[in-house]
Order: sequence, then structure tokens, then C-alpha cells
Amino acid sequence: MSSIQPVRGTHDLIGEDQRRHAHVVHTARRIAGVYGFDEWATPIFEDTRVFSRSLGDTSDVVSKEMYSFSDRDGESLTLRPEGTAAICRALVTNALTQSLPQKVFYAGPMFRHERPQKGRYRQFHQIGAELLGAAEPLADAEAIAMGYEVLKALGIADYVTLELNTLGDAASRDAWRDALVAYFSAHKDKLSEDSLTRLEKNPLRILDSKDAGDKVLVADAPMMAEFLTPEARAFWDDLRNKLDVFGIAYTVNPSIVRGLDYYNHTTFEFVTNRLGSQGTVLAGGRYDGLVKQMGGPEVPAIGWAAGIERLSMLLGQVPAAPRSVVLVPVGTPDESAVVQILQGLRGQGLRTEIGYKGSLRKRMERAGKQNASHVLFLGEDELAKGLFRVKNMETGAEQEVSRDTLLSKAQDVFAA
RNA sequence: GCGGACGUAGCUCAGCUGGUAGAGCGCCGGUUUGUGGUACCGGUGGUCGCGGGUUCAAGUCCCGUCGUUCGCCCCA
Repeated sequence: MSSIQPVRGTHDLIGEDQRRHAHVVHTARRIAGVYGFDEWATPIFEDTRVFSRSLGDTSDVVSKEMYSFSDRDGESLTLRPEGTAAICRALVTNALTQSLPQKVFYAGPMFRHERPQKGRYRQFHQIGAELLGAAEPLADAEAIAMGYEVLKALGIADYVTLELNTLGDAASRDAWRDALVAYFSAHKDKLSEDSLTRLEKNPLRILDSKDAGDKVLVADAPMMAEFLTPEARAFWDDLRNKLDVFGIAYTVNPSIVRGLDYYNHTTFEFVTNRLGSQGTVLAGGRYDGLVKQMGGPEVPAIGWAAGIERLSMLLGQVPAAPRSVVLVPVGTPDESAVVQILQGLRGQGLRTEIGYKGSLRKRMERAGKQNASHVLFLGEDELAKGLFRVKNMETGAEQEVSRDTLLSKAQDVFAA
């Protein structure tokens, strides 16, 4: 094979793949609308600092996964690895911090230079929601409820469970982090190699370790709950009450710490066991400090993102391919009369195609292969009489329809 | 970035202990351009991922490389 291959970790969306993908986006967009979110589209590349500042220099995303390059002016640009930082940048640069809250929905490609795996690609696609300018747990609950609603509408809520945790406010998180570092530092000799680097870079991540030895240590590690300030505890309690009110089931999982630096208070993940080790399907949390890092004022915010590829793979019901009405000329009918009918049907909003060549038998065969819903025969006789045969390709039944009916009530004719 | 498995026609695969490739499906055409999804007939289609090596001879053994896949790290 000497033809040029697609870049590693990228893939084409064609046919059923594209239909699954589009169905996820359309469904999420619809539900976001119901919840009062507006869709934003931001550039797919940004000043590198948009991400390097916000995600944390030591996060893997920044330190080894970004697609960064300098453009012809020598400026460092980066293909966006995630959506939240860019949305916050857009909030600030469009001066929308003056009109809060902003409820934002987005969908589009993201880029991360990782080893491809099931449900993980170098160019992948996310849908996401950000609720900017609301500090109340009600906002968290609403964001989570909306995410759940999307999963439900996609028919995958049954395979998925919500895992919830709190990181507390800055004071709680710092105190806890210090306690963890102290605890794990005292047991360095028992830590796995991976966790030793985590201890330097992101100690919270040790809690998530799959190493058996680490797990033993983690069992006795200081718990976040012990370090929550009264305010943070009140927030946490309130959030769980609100989720109950929304009727959303969850399990508390203290190891949901999220990888990116900007999170505080609420963190959550909807996870499934149907995607191997890539089980996180929709995840997010609260990030009260991020907008300020982007040079804006203090704006509390909560949001989530979901991988479209992962959601697509879980879809039970594959969206059906569209079906056409196919015009089959018989003999050599007058072309302008045929086109008149073709365009007349399209004018009424019907997906209509015409068989270009081949014997009648061939054209019928093709109509069948392209999954036509109906075939409309156009022979010289029909055109002369103004009476046409319509064949339902599903049942094989035929009926006669007048030209007038075709040109004015085609929807009714081809409904059955 | 690390480890395992795999890589033969568009697709799914066969090819025994090395002797220069097969099937099914698909695709194209035909069974008189007034009728498809069935049937029958015919045809197209692979420098066996790529590059080296061993050998008289490699799809079949060895090395490398690229790609896919599963897991780790990380993450959606």
C-alpha cells in the first residue's frame, strides 16, 4: 500500500460512523437548548499560553501531549487539547464577564498527542457545557443533571454510573494536599515508581493508582473529608441534597481528583465498564479560579466535557440512513419533463434522486441498493397521460398517482 | 513515553513442518431498457503493510520500521 495513510490517531467519519457522531452532537445540542445553554464556537487553535497557564505546567496534557507549533510570525500556537480554557478566554476577551451567568455549549475537535487506544484518538471530538458565573451548588447540580439527560437521551444512561467527589475550596485542598504529601513521603519506600513521580507532580493522583502496593497505602491515607473547611463542607452537603432533588443517583468516590489543576469543589465522572480502560464517558467539575487566570475577574464556574467517539461507541440504536425517492426513467422520456418532476419533489422537501444510466433492471437494482423508500417510474406513456406508477420498495406495492398530486401533495404520496 | 498481540484481495478469513496465492461476501457486466432485494452465468480484483537479512527458494524463518489493537501512564 503506497497510498498516503491518515495520520496516526486520526480517523474519517463516513456512513454509520458519521451518523452516530452527528446523532450525539444533535442530541446534546437539543438538550443543552432545553437547559438554556447557547452554543459557542471558538477557534481550534489558540495562543499556547491559554492552555499552559490554565491546565498546570506539570499536567501531562501540557508537558507532553500538546500539538504546539510556531506560526510564521514566531508566535507559539497550540491546537486546543480541551475546551474549557478556550471558553474562559472567550468569556474574557468578549467582555462577557459583564453579563453573567453565561451558559455555554460547544462541540468540536480537540487534539492530544497520546498513544491511540480504544476510544482515544489524537484528533477526537468533545461536546461540553460550561456554566460561568454561578457559585451555588444548584448550578453544579444543574450541570450534572444536564449531562445525565444527554446520556439518557442517547440511551446509555443504564450502562453508566455517576461518581462524585469534592476537592473542597482552595484552603481545604491545600491542607489536604500537604497532608497527603507528608503521608506518602513518609512511605516513599513502598510507593510504586509511577506514584513516586506523581508525588512530585500531582500527589492527588496517587489515590487513583492501580498498583496493588499503592492501594494498600491509599487505604490509610488522609481523607479529604477531614480537611474540609466549614464552608466547603456546607457546599458539599448542599450539592448532594440538590442531586437528590434532581433525582440523580451517584456514588461518592474519593479518588475522583481530575487531572487538571484548575478544579476545586465538585468533581464528577460518568463511567462505564463497556469501553475497557477508557471508561470515563462524561466528566467535569468546578473551576472557580480559571477565569481569573485568564486575566478576567473572579468568576465561579462549573462544567463538563464528554468524548463523542466514546459516546458513539456506546450508542445502542444506530441512527438509520436516510432514504430517498428514486426516479427511474423508462425508455427515453423527455428530459425537461423528468427534471420538472424531480425538482418539484425536491421543492416539497423530499429527498429525491434520479437513476442516471443502465437498463431498467439495473436502475431498479441500484435503487434497491441505495435503500430507496420508493421508486417513481417515468416513461413516455406516463408523461403523456400525466399518471405515474409509484412503487413502495418495502412492500413492493404500486399505486397510480397523477402529476398534480405529485407536484402538490408529494409528502402524502411518499409517506406510506 | 513503556509492555503484549496482530498486519494476506474493498470486507471476513484460509494458506500444513519455507517451493513465486485461494474461498465466501462485495463490486462490475449479462439473463432483449416496463420493474429491485432471490436464482443462474461471466468478469474485475493482492509486488502477501514496508525495508533489509537467512536460503537454490519466504506470505511462511530472523531483524528493523510503519500501522492496528489491548494494557500502563494520562485522559473524554
